[in-house]
Amino acid sequence: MTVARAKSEWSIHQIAKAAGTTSRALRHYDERELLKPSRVGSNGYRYYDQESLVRLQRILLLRDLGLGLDAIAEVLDGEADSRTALRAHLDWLKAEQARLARQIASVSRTLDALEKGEPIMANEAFDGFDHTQYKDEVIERWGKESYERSDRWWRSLDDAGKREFMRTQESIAVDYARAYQAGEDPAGEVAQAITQRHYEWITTAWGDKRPSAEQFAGLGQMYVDDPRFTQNYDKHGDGTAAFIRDAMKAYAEANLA
Amino acid sequence: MTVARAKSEWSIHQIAKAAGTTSRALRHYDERELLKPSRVGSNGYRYYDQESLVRLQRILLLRDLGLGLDAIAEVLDGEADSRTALRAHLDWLKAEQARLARQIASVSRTLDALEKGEPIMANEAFDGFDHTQYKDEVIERWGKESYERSDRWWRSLDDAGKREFMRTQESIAVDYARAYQAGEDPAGEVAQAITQRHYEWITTAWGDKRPSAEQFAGLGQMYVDDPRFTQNYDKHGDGTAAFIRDAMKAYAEANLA
DNA sequence: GTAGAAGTTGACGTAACGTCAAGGTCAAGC
DNA sequence: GCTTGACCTTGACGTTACGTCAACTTCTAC
Repeated sequence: MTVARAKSEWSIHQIAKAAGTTSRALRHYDERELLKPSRVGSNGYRYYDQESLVRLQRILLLRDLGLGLDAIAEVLDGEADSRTALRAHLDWLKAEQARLARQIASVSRTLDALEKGEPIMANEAFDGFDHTQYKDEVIERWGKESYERSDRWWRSLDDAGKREFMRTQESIAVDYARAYQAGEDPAGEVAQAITQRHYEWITTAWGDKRPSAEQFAGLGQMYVDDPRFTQNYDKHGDGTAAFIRDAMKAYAEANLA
Repeated sequence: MTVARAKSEWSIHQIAKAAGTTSRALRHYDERELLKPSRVGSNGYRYYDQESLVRLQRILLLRDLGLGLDAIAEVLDGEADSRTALRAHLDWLKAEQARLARQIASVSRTLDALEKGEPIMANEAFDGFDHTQYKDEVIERWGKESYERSDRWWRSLDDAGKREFMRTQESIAVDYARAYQAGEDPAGEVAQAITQRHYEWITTAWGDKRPSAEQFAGLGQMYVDDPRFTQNYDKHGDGTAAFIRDAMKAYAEANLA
């Protein structure tokens, strides 16, 4: 015969308050089979005991760490190792934090630009281009490995990443077109600064492989030779593609030779 | 008569691909009144023009920054200033990042403890205590201002924060009980290290106001005098409350006098 | 006996689409 | 003219963890 020192059974509101949650959450856990009442009265009332309270507190601890109810159920039911689960969760948290950091940086940049009066949202439309349409040509010119490296990089991006890449491309094209229309020398400082960004952008698209002088200059020539590229750049003004080719050639000779 | 240089109209799939999204998203934006097709065929087909594409690209830009569709609609329809909206969003992003940082820290601590073999999830239950039940007493002993400061702090916490506070309290109580049962001197190094945590914890609960020597020692005496407190600490073993009182008194004399 | 507190089971709402399902429409080849 | 496949449409459910009614029953205290 044991003596009950403390309360041995609580109603749903009582246990909820004791643990710092709500009765709705308790019913939800019941429905999800995460935490069943220790006893259900003939009137349908749920009652919880000490053991329930301990389990509830564990649930809430893991919830406060950010784990989902499925993961919590696996851990508490011994189907998953808690260390493994927490490590996986930690990776997820870090990835989320990195994503937030990128968004914070983007928003900050956008705000800075707005303060300076720069119009941040383009008035012109641009279209995404499907890199797979160049597959055979890329393989022929730079080899299968090059295509696959670039393809892997592209597919590793999420949707937002792909769109950001598209916007960067558009931004570079617009800058080139402006420089061209301002009568800048393609080998001059203004144009070459754009080409610097352009080169970094291509490097990223190549999966962090830096194009050689011939490759970069050859790519520039393609902008003029291949009508699909030419159209894409000349839509900002006829002659832009040729201007870009010249700038890229100059950049290759000056920096990549 | 104008000459259409580029395509002047796209089908839903075409514009989706050009902008880097999906037809489902386009239909969603249509339903949400965020982006209506420029034309709808008699067969119900949606068609989009240049203007639509520009608007779509703006939508996706803001989406990639993390804004919700409601906020985007307000910005694009001129109902809200974009700088104001972005600044508000930036604040939100930073708050989210801080929350993630706290979770990452907690998970890391938990993992470290697990690696060391410490059981991280208590076997015993503890109950949250409702600070408002002490309202009159607190006001009588330490003044109305003290109560309100502490109350403001408590209500500023989110649910997870409140639970974390409860867990800290429990952890301190358990540590005290262990020290007491190990025969430690309440004024000794082991107990005083716990009291140090205890003091910081109380300070936090008081809204970052550091208790004076009398206040801290007086609080310790209350642990013994008030049965609600006594019970709360002696449930870990009779005599724990008195041990804590002695430790707090020693701490007050050594560090707060 | 009756009010008020507390309990119950639905069921909808949340954010932004993904993912079928069932069924028209259109262009191209035979 | 017919078939096939690609593309289009409108529902409608699923996702995450509950919050928030609504309608109704039960317990408790006066």
